[in-house]
Amino acid sequence: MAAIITADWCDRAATAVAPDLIGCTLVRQFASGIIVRGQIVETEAYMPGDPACHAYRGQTRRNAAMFGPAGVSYVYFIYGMYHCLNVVTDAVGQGSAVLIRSAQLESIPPDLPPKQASQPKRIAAGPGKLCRALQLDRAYDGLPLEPATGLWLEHRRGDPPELVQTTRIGLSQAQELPWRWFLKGSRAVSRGIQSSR
DNA sequence: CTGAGGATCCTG
DNA sequence: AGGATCCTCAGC
Repeated sequence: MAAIITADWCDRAATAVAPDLIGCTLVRQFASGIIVRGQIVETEAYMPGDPACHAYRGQTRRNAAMFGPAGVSYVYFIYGMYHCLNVVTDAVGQGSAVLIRSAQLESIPPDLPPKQASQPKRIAAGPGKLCRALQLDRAYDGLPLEPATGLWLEHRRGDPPELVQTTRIGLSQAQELPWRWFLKGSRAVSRGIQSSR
């Protein structure tokens, strides 16, 4: 069984954590006890001073977790429909996090919406789809990433994977910053194998 | 209290 | 290309 990722490992700049998280495992234990694992294949970094970062205009109720200690979840609600999962990074007071955009699940999670049955590899291909598949909502905002909360991370084993670094997706500001990483050749990346928008 | 916008996703 | 859908925050 792989080693669990600790808070101090996340206590670095988001741009350092984001590529290191590729190939690591996101683990979700549902209330029923069922455990689903997924290999993280796509991440984005959001930094202090970054206009696209939710923390850019200071702390609010919504983004409070980003200013807290590293190794905690930040889950937000977007477009009236989707939730997105982040790992909070860096020191207390630094509003920064890594968005988990896609994971390749090792098993089919329970209670999937009927529509999502098609491609197993793509069940969590995209930040909104990932949270829907793993049943994560704002109740999971601000929780330490550890087994007791039903959501945690495990280190990868073996050699570092081959990464592609490119620009982030879906932004109206700071679109030029190359702070998105994905696993080279992965078919579980959001929007197929696209690079940017 | 009001309104504008958003780190998405699916359909046509 | 456009629509669904609603929370959040800034502004009045």
